[in-house]
This record gives sequence, structure tokens and C-alpha cells, in this order.
Amino acid sequence: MKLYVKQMIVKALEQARSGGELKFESEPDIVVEKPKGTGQGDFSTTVALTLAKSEKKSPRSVAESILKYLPSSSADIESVEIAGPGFINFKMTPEFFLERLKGVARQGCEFGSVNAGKNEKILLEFVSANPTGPLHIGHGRGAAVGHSLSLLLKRAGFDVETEYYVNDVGNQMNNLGRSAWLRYRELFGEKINFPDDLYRGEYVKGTAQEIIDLKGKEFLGKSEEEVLPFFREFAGDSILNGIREDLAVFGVKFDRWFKEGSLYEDDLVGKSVDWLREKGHVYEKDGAVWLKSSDFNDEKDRVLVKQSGEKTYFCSDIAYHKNKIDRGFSKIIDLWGADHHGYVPRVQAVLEAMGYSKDVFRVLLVQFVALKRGKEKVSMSTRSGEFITLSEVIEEVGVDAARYFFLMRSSDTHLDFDLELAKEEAPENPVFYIQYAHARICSIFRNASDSGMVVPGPEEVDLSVLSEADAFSLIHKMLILPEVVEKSALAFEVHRVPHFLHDLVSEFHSYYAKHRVLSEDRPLSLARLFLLDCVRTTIANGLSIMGVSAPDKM
RNA sequence: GCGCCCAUAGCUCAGCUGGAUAGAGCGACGGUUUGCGGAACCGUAGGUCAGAGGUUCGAGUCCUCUUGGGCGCACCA
Repeated sequence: MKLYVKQMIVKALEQARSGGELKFESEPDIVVEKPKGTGQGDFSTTVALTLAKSEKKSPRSVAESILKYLPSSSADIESVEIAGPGFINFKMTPEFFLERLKGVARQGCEFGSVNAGKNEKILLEFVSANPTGPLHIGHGRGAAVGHSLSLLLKRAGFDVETEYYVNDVGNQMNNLGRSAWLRYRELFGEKINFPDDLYRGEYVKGTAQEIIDLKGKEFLGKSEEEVLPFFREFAGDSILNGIREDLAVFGVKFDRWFKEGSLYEDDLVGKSVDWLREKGHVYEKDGAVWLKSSDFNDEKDRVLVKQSGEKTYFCSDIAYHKNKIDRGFSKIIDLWGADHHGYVPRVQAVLEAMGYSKDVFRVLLVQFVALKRGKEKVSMSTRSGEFITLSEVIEEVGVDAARYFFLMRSSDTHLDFDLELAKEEAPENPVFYIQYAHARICSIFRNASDSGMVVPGPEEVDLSVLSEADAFSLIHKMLILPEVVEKSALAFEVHRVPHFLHDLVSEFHSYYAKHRVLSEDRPLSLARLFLLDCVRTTIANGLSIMGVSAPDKM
């Protein structure tokens, strides 16, 4: 929609230049926006202000030069005028908006899709929590943001795949196996002094019980060495299955679950090290193998292979990221908890050492979630294993509210998640505010069909009876969705979607309160039904990006 | 000590590549319905955009410093 105005300005600028009135060399950035104030038209541009300096003229006189070459009125434009320090304001005709409104109905659930991504292949990795314990609320934020981001990017025309990286090797898995083994013996009555550095959470007892149910006392009396492989794998699989289930309940699915272990099966890890060594980025010191990451903006060098001969987590991560790029993605995006930010330069360094372009890899950091119950902070201590799990939160507040709350804030600020507010079916709860609007519209449709009226199609509806300013304001708002999708996708900022929806819905409720939809005036009723159907579509499409349902009734 | 993130109304937060008078929600106060869902609507109060410099025609937005908070600085994953 703005593009249309922008193109007009571009044309006018070109003409003004060939007419000798302006002398800019390269086309300036043209900002077109919806003015905040009333009486400032439907669109506004600041080009004249931007150009003023290089043209060595006052902004207003630049604006006047541009204005000469703009159509002062047409089928789409009602008027163009200069305002304030040099803004050029456009007022559009009703037909301009009404035609585009019909477009919303024609596009239906496709409305809001754009092709800004041009089918670029993106791999989005998120959650990727170690299978050493159930997902907690922080992972929930990552899951909601990651999944919605994938939906958003798809809507914006990217070819997106999602992936969960399963860290199924290494020390933590050994610790998990050992924890299960100790709990197993404990369940048979042995007195265990449970070490602090192992997993103390209740869930490990559950896993131990599962093993007993399956294998009985088969392992009793054996050495840790003997039983560890079984316990490690069993516990890991059991917990991973739990994670899968939790995510499924949350509506989050992955295209692929990528196991760290598979990198070792194909020796991709060893090959990556060899390859880096050939390039001269690897050296040996103190019996370990190091990467010269300090050559690539990392603060110091990093160990790839420990003295013990074991490879570090970083080492397999190198192979993993190389593998991702080799699979043909032009962009790989990782969503990490903010506590991993120190790890970013390291991965960037190694990818650069490997010769990949800097902007292939992008990390999005998601800040912490503080759980609250009203004013009270709910303490979360991972050490004791006493944290609130994602599934507990979902159980308490529901999928829709949980997802909405995770998505409503910019992910680079801390999030206060208020359990009381999220589960309240009250006006304070923003999820219900939006869903309520959708249900309300559906309810009007039900009433309409009771009196023999159906929402008309875009080809048959007569919208000329829509004249109130509120309707046009509502239409303008709806038509912004494609821009919201494009901009938030390019910025990787999902939170703009719920903010847009909240604004839109607020205008709808206000319209509803002022203008009765169903009345004796049949043509007007039909036109308003059509208008609301488009609002409904817009709400539903927006909610679908968030993975939140759009209910017909509540 | 070094590095990253954050600081906007009483609270929780928006503010898109710098643009017109800084916006919502909640909370507070007051109002609206014998009609389409009152889970709603309308109004009032509430701000030195942490502080100080700087760049600019123009700064909440960009730069520097200070203060305050979060996080990270492993041969853990």
C-alpha cells in the first residue's frame, strides 16, 4: 500500500530532476508513513526534509518542487499538500481504500503474505535444550519465539526449515546417566549420598522407576562402568521424548531433530578439525588442540580437543554449523538463551576462519523470563531441580495465553510472566481481548444468518455506502498487515505482530460500539458485514503467525 | 577487571531505516447498556524518555562518558 505512494514519489523526484529543479545524484531513502495526528492525511513522506541539505534549499521549497510533479488529484488521490517543516501529506480517496479492502477478502487466509524473502533458504534452530531435564519456562519463550518466527518468515516469503539440535554426547549426559543410576539403587533401598553436581530433580526418579518397571533389578550389584551406557541412553531418550511431547502440546513442531552424536558417526567433527588444521588455524599446546580463534575477533583461543583426547562441545558445534551451511542454506539462524551470548564471537570466528561470509550466520538472543504470581516472584533454582516446567505453565494458563505472553515482548528484554494475569479471563488479559474480538465478529455473522443475511463476496458487495471515518481508519489499519509481516520478518521481531493485532482490535471494538452492523438498512448491513469479515480475516491471519487460536465463540 | 544486553507514566511495556503534540495495557478516578457478546466502549489524572555532553534543520532513537540493573568471561554442555 505504501509502495504505491512511494512509487509515485520516485516518479515525481525523477521528473523534478530532469526538470532541473532538483539535482540529487542517487535516489534518497524515501520514508512513507502513516501520520499520527489527524488532519495530516493518510500518508506522509519526509523526503523533502531529507533532501533539503544536499539540495541547499529549505525543506519547504524542496517539497514544493516535488509537489509540482505529483498528481494533485486522481482516482486514488484526493489531495496532496505540504505541511509543517516540509512534510508532504497525501489524502487518498475512499475508492483507494475500498478497492484494497476487497483485496483482503480475495486473498483470505493468504492476506498478509508477502514475498520479501524471495524463497531464500533459511535454517532456524531453536530450543535445543540438553536432554538432561524437562523444558522450563525459559525454553518456552525460545520455543514460542522460534516457532512463530518460522511462521512469520514463511509468510514473508522465506523458505524456512526448523531444527532442534540434540546434545546427546558429552559429560552432561554421563552425569544424567549417573544420576539415574543412583536413583535406581536408591529405589531399591540403598542409602545414597547424592552429589551436588548431578541432576537432583524429581524427574530423574521417574526415569529410574521406568527402568525398574522395564528391567527390574537386573543392574543391581553391577559396576557403574557396566551400566552407565544403558542408563545414559535410556534417561536421555526418556527425557527427550518428554521434551517432544511438551513441545507438541505447545503446538511447536520441528522439521528435523539433529543429534550431535550423528556428527561423530560420520566423523564430521574430526574432518572439520583436519580441515581447519590444513588452513593453519589449529595448533597444539599443553597436550590439547587449540583453535586460533583470536585471529578472528574472539577474545582468546579455544580448545577443540582436550588433553584427555575428548572433543569439546565447541568442536562438535563447529562441525554442526559447517554441516548446516553445507546443506545449502543461505542463512542459518540460531536462537539462544541470553546467557550464551559470550559464545557468539567464538562461533562467528570459526565460520570466518572457514571462509564463510559473516552474514550467513546470525544469533538471536532471547532474554530471561521471570515468573510471577501477581506481585510475587516465583523463584526458580535450577541447581536444586525445583524449577517450574513449561508443561506446568501450559497446564495452568493454557497454550494460547502462554504463547501470547512469550511473544508480546521484544525478545531482547527481560520478560515478566505473570501466571495470575495469564490465566485470568478478564479484561486485563490481552489474549482474550483479541480473541474476544474474533469471537464477537463470528457472533454477529451468526445473528446475520438468522435474519437471512450472509457476508457478501468481494465481487458483489456495494461498499459505496460505507462513509464513516471510523470505517476507513479501520480499513487503513488492516491494510498494514503485509507491511508488519515484512518489516518484523526482516528484523526478526515477532512481537510486532501482537502489538499490531492489539491496535487493530482496539479500533474494531471502538467501531463496534459506535456503529451498529445489523440494521433495517440492508445494503449498509451487508457492507459492514463485509468490512468485519475482512477484520476477522486479518485477526485470524495475525494470530496464526503467533500460533494462537482464533475462536468462533468463547 | 573485560565484554554483551537493558533503563520511556505508579506497574508491565510499544515507539519500525532519526521526523510533526512521546503512545498502549494494567492500576487510580469518573461515565456508558430495557438493541448485533459489558471479556466491551468513552473520558480524566499521570513523563526532565536514568544523568551529562556531542552529531543534526530535527534525537526516546545515532556517538562518548557516568550511574544503576541483568548476563557472560571453562580442556561444562
